[in-house]
Amino acid sequence: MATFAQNLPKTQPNALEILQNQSLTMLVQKEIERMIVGGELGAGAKLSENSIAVQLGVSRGPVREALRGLEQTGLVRVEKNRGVFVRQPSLEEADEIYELRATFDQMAGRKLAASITAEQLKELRALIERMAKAAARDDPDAYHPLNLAFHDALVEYAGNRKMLHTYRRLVNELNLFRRHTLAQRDRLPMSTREHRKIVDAIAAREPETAGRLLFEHVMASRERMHATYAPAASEVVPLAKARAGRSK
Amino acid sequence: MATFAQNLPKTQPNALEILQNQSLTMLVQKEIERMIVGGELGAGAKLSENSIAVQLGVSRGPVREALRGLEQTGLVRVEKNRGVFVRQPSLEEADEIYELRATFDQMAGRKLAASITAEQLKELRALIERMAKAAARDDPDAYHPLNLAFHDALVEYAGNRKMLHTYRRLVNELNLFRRHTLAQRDRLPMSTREHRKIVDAIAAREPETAGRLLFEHVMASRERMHATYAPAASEVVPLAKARAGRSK
DNA sequence: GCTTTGCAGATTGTAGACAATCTACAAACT
DNA sequence: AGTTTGTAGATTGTCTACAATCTGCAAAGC
Repeated sequence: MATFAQNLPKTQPNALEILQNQSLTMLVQKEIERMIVGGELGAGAKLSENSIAVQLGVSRGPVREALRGLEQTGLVRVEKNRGVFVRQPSLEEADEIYELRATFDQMAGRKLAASITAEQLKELRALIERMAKAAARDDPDAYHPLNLAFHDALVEYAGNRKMLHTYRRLVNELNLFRRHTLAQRDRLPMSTREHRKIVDAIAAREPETAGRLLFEHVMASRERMHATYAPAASEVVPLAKARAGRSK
Repeated sequence: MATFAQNLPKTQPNALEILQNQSLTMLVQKEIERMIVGGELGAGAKLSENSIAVQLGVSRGPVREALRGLEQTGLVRVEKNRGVFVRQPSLEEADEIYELRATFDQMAGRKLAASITAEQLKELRALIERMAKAAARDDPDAYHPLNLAFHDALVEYAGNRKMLHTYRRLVNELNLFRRHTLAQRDRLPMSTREHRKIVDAIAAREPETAGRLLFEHVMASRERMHATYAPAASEVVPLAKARAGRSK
């Protein structure tokens, strides 16, 4: 009786689940999130409830609920009676997130050195090779996502789902910051060698080394961020025409 | 002109700000959160939109928005067309959270050893003394909040607001678990000595020692949780009458 | 007797309407 | 001219109404 579905053709493998689990609110939230992390909505952009509702063909209710959810994830900021805006993390905030990320990566490295499988090692090394090729082509648009995928895989393989969830949320916020300070214009980190050393330490089952290398690796990209951010600082000021009595 | 408010009587010091910043949604969300962490709503309890709306004297709209916010914070779980429930973290999840907490505390200890002020040291030591007194009285109801406050202060003093925010969210979830496995019945950790050693290491400016002690301290309470959880495991089963086709 | 089916009540999901607030621009005043 | 005040339009906050779905129980079928 519990097996009837297994005989059905797989034309729409999950249409049922979609209808059962996906409410309009969740779909709207995912769609808005996609627009933000995908860059369609720049940092500081205003999210009009009506526009979004019309654009997605729903009423304002689900849109408002979705925006409240996104507020908690840190992607948007809600100002009462004024609207919802894509957040612009400050440099200080980005610093804090980098520090947290470094700690997470360190923890992931430690755990992985004790638990990684041959299969996972292979995956990581494959990612590194693809990054090396992208670097050889001097192709940041290919390199950057691979770099994100590499670190994401590290945390995923570490096997702590709560950490993975928290980590991804932080990375999302960090991408928000990168996009707002300078649109994709950063030189290739060329950290292929560092990546190789990290994976080697993991493969050698050296938790402390792997953790330390990862921590330093992330903190180094924080420094790179500082280097590229300083010159662009002037560009940020005009956007900051905040009203007087609105400090929270 | 910007100073007119300073001459008014302070009868309602912030009534203006309340009206400007607090929407019904936020108030409702805080109220529901208070009810959950305060224990008025046990783990697994269903949150009826209508009941809450009537109880707080608002309509269902703000209540739904608040619940969507709480979903993102991990305090409740939303099942489409079925309702919203207070989450019951599994033992595995509690384990994961403890591990994350330990990492956070370690990081906080490291940072504090480099940055703590005399004032902050005094605060921490005062908390320890109050805990010692509560332990002497064998008074868990006094001890537990103080213990939470001690660790919270450590993370707060570390000076990374993002970490503090993330940390508090995790602790909230953890309290949810404690409440559901066994209501407050756990022996006093009696970790006054550990706390003293931790603060001593921080005062001595020894980052690695402080970090290590804190990590071990938190992982030790994880073990304590395991010890008290196992016997209560049978008690959990009856609540887990999950429906068949609802696995996600 | 046990399972299945159908219905009534209750609850959630969504839409639309109204009230409160903000923004921008124009008119009036010093 | 510069500042202030008033007003119209647009946007957000909240409420109410209706549709879709679920839950529980009773009746029908085997």
